[in-house]
Amino acid sequence: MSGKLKDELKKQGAFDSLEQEAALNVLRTADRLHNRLGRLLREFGLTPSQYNVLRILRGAGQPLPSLEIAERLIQVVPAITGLIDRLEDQSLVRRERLQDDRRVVHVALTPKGRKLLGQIDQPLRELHKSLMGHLTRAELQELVRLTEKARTWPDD
Amino acid sequence: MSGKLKDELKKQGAFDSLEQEAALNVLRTADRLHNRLGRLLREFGLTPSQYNVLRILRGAGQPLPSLEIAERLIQVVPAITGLIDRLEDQSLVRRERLQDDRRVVHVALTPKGRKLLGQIDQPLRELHKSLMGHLTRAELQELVRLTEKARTWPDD
DNA sequence: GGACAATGATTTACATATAAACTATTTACG
DNA sequence: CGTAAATAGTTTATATGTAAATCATTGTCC
Repeated sequence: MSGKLKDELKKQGAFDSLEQEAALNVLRTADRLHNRLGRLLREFGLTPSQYNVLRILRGAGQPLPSLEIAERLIQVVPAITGLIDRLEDQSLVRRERLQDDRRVVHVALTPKGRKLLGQIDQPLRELHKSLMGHLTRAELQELVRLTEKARTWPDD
Repeated sequence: MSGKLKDELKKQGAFDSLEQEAALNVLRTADRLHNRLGRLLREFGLTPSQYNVLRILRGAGQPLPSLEIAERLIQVVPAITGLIDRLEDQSLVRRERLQDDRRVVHVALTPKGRKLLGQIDQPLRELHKSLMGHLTRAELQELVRLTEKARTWPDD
């Protein structure tokens, strides 16, 4: 399962274009990273999305509105509600409706959530090392540059 | 929504490691590609996964067992059943249980499925062009090389 | 040749994604 | 004011993705 995409899709013939080949390679690589990440996080009772929410909250250093979190997750809005629900069930975050603007719901990281994040930091670092560590630093930097460039679309 | 990941995750501080930064960039880039791909395919009544199944079948040039399709999708097995169900509902594929080994279900592309694929080819090529076309050919080739290398893990 | 393991596929249970519609508030504006 | 537009979240409906359990069929091995 670790051959090149051309081999994995054998018998399919050449790609329509280099752009397509690059896009499919990014998609497939991400699938596998996501899969491995999910396996690690499951040991801590979290899904990748749930982890990302906690991580965003820790990074922000303060409570954030639900939609702000959704935006940083690149997710469509509706999914955020159930996500927060389950995190709240686990007492990892807390909802607070604002007094100023009662439409806004702030989501805050709880001490329990912060502690869980701390437990994940080291294993996650090791996972990323094992998944990407066989690339040189120069290659990693180039991969970062290229994916960043890929995300800056002229029409976005 | 198109800034660099460092900016998008502002206030979060530096990444734990270069490996992690690269992995997150790949994941985030794939999310956005997947999102755009989904929007295009929806116009044709397909989801990305459904499209991938049809594409795999066309590439194979012959009917394939369900598990063979699942393997090429990198997906866990159970998901394939409902996927094929919905494609069959749309008459895009056909199930055939083998005579030799009645455990095996072959999935075949129908003429209708093949025709639909043909209608998608050109718009999809244009989409990939618009998403990745601002990278040079050398950059695209390097992106392919790096993502392929990222997928060849020592322990996989 | 008959119990048992192995294989191919499906079912079940749960958590995401996505789109569309809807509710509650707040703001803008005549 | 006071009603329409805008904003923040939620609900509903459908399709995935993952894991665990199950079913049907085939293969193995005393």
